[in-house]
Amino acid sequence: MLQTSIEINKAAIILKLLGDNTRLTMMKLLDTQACCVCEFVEIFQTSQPSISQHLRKIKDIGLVREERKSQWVFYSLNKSSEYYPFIKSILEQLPNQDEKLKELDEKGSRISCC
Amino acid sequence: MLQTSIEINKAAIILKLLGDNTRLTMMKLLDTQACCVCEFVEIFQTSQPSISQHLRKIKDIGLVREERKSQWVFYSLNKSSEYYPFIKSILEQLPNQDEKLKELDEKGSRISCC
DNA sequence: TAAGTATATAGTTATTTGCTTATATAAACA
DNA sequence: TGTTTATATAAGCAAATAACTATATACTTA
Repeated sequence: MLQTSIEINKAAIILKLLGDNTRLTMMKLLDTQACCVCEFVEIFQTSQPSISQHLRKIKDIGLVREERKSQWVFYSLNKSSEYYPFIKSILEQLPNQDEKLKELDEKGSRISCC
Repeated sequence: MLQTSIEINKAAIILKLLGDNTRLTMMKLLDTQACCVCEFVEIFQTSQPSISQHLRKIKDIGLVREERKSQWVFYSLNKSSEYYPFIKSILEQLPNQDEKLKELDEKGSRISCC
């Protein structure tokens, strides 16, 4: 079967974006479910602007999309992106990160915002 | 079939290394055949130290290995690396870069060193 | 052994990156 | 409308990156 290939310099740009622990973990989490900014802030124990900046980078090249739901902004994988198959094939090989969300559930932090 | 997964922070390190146009193209070329430093210098039209430094980075985490053949050092993909399946699955999705080597052949530059 | 060729390493520098703090914007609600 | 909550943006800074030049090392060959 013919595999669609991605231009090599585009691939490099995407791999560089994925080549960051925070962004890669975000993408893996989003592969399972949409998340809002405040959840990421909890999970990564970092500042809210830092999270927003990471999200902006992956949004700018279309890997994720945002959807505002009242005061919260939810991010999800953009499955219509031309790069989605490429991304997906990488994420598939990573271990599930959902225990990070479970911890939030247990702490009650998740319910607080989402 | 159970897919072996790669630790997420290790994956991030590898993706960052691949997230550079020069290194990614190198890896794709090496996926086809071993290359020596001087070929890369020709192909990328950059300085020899720059090429050596890129090669060192991907060698340091074991993605490639080097083999000296008289005065030349040939690099090849390290198929024994624990990360090789991950790498391979990414490289498979990239367009073949061998025309870059063909150009060298045509210019005669390839024969000059290898 | 001296000279030439191929590669590696060291040191320097400009650019990029990711974080921080401060501030702006948007929505919810009293 | 004023306050609170969630998020985005701007500005500043330290660390990482990738290039360069100069130099060291390794091998070949005259």
